[in-house]
Amino acid sequence: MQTSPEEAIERRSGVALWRQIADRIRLGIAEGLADDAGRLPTEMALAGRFGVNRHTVRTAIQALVQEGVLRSEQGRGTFVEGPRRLSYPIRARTRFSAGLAGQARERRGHLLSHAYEPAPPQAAEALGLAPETGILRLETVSQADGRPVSRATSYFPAARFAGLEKHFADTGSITAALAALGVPDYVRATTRISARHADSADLAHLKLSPGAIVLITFAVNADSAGIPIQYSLTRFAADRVELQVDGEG
Amino acid sequence: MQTSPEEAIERRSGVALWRQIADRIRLGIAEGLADDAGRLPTEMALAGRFGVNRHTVRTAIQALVQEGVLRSEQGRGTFVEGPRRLSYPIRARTRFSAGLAGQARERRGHLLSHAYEPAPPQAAEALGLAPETGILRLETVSQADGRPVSRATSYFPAARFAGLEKHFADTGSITAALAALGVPDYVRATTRISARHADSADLAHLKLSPGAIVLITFAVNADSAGIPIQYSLTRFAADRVELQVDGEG
DNA sequence: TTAATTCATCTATTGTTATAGACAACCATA
DNA sequence: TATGGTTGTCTATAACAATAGATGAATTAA
Repeated sequence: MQTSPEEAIERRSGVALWRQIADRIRLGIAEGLADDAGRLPTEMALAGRFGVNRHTVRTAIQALVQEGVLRSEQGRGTFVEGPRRLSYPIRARTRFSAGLAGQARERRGHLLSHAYEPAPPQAAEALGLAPETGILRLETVSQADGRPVSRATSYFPAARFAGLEKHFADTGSITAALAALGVPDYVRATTRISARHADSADLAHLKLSPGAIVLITFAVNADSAGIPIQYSLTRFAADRVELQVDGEG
Repeated sequence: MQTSPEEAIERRSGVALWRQIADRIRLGIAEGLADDAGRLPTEMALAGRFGVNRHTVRTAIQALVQEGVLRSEQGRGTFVEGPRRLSYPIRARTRFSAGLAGQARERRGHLLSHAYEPAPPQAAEALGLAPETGILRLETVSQADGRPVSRATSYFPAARFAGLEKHFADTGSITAALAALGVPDYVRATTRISARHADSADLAHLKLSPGAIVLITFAVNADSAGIPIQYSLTRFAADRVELQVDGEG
């Protein structure tokens, strides 16, 4: 609970004040920055809270309006426009679409591209394959209610999963595609999570604005016999998704 | 005069080019940007790769030198200086110090402050307490080999854990402090993970440079009977730590 | 209708960021 | 020692970011 008059804005940091403020407003919305009617504090009030000029706050607000998060109405105020952050569970048996049940009406994966190629070192190691073994690489984007929430690069052993991309393109679901190839169940073996600024590919595919943050997960999934079947690198839009790790539950 | 950049950088994004490049270099080091001797490509080469002026690359490198990640030697080149990223496991029974075994020689938590006060709404809800119930709040920083890796705000029911702060101050370990108060074992019930830019408190306590990213976890721990005993908000320095989520193992 | 509140727009000034070019200092090695 | 490659420093210019103040336009409430 921050109550200091000047709230955490860094100057000469290489990150423009308006962007820092935009990020804080975006995050603050989830924590009740706006009132019950979805109205934000006035520009002057925000300027005072962050210790900056009103014009700087306006630049931040304009960026969020551009992004679809806010809407300004002359004489009335500035209002929250966009949806809240989705909570994406990470558990042994959680699937993307199952995990978001109840939070979004429609969700689906889209196939951007696929390739059969030698496994890069990281993927070979994660899947327990000899270096250069043939793998199938899928580049996908997942959306919830039409909003892109994550993009993934997935590697599968080519020998076992040839044709997987067709099933994925049809169903929009990795789970369904694997089931069609005789893997009715699989578990999440390990996941590593980090974060960085979005790169230009993230910006394009996730429709982010420059400076946004992405959560990165490296995950290995295994079949019921414990054999690794999928290695994936997923980038989540950090302002649309949070990752939820549940205990043995 | 500009050659075609191989790795695109976002302009007019509110994030200065030198900071974007610093972030990319920091992350790139983990992926083999430097050669076997730890030497980075030359300033001119990096400028070409990112499509910016050499001076802009220099500003980025200077920031990383300041941060302790790089070291420049006139006439020779620029070299990697800092340690690698720690992998912090999140599992039902993982403790901070146990999880980092083998990755760092010395690790310890430090108590910044503590307070007995009414529970804020989020904490009360997470711990299953009535609003305003008395809680103990600890502000702590955890270090590995003298480098701060995370800072946490933890809430405990005051009635049950009075005096916990003394045990923590003595031992530098929440696990040991809880054990001293009759909780020999506990499990991680749920964890939510998100990310944002570091705020000024993060910068100060984690010794980060402006613009750095922090991973945020909201976690609830429960005793062996399933009763919530701790609600914590932890900020990890994203360039020093990655979170690892293991399957049922 | 009036007054107060709030967002929108304009001008002007200053500080920070990025580019450009030139040259010095230093290092490795042929 | 001579050469080429690398980092360090300097000057200069342009674009962007932030501040400041004044005024207009739309809305709400008295």
